[in-house]
Amino acid sequence: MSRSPKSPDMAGLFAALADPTRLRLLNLIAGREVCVCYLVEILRQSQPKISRHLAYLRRAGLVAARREGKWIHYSLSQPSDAGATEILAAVLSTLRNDKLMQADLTRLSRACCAPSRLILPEGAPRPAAVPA
Amino acid sequence: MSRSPKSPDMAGLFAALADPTRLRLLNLIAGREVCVCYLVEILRQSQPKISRHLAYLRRAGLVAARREGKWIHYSLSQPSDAGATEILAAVLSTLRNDKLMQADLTRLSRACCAPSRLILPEGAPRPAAVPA
DNA sequence: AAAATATATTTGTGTAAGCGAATGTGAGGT
DNA sequence: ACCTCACATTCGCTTACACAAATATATTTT
Repeated sequence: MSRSPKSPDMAGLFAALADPTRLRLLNLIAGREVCVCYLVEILRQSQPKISRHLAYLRRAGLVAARREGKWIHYSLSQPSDAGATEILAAVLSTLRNDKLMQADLTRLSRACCAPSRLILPEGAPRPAAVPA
Repeated sequence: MSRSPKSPDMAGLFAALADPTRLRLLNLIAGREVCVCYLVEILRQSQPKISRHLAYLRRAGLVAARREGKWIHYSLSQPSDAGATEILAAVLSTLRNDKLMQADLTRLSRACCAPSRLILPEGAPRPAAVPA
């Protein structure tokens, strides 16, 4: 509440987008709720690293976390500013053209349909099916 | 030429956008060629600071410089990547809704039509008229 | 050639953020 | 109560960058 709502920190939004790992996370989270354990396995990066980037996105107001027992699910959270929302949509749309981003989504859908191929905990909560 | 043109550094693009001064500069430069002296006067910030941010934008491939005698004009430069182009267009469009950005453009148009109101060198090259 | 002008770069300093490694926390299972 | 599991946070370090101040460079003018 201390920030002026008049100037929606555009620069802050872009700072949040200025990291390859965070872009990959946003791409995976866009359109569905994803458990952290999937994010760690699909990006093949250390759990603390993923967690730190998720915290950054959370502070920037781009994602929200929901706890369900031991697991925590992340989903996109609509930014307060309309302009930010518009830009974010353009960004996510553009990301989908990227080979790496597509590969990430493919691995997410494989994890959904054949979890044995990933080193995941027994009974890990599955994300909703990845839309075509 | 040393960079791979295949993976268009999206994160790099956003890093270039992650600064309020650079956003103001892009907003002013978008759609017309502007001399550095106008940018310094309109943003009321030190010349080295403006120059450093312009250099950053140049390295990011977002703007291009053209020398004309003592003056240097900056203009938008189409990014190599199509996705970057699309995003940049969305960003610039969104910026135009911002009060501060609109005020900057107004001051640029005033400088164009009544240069005596700004402390500018005699005969400073004028930007093209600001489109409504 | 020397001076003045317009812009760029360097230098020094503070801060933010990236990383791996280690540690903390909160929920469930035994 | 204890342990384990899934995440989160902290620590120590390194790199990037924002800033002001100073200095350099290129162009025109005298």
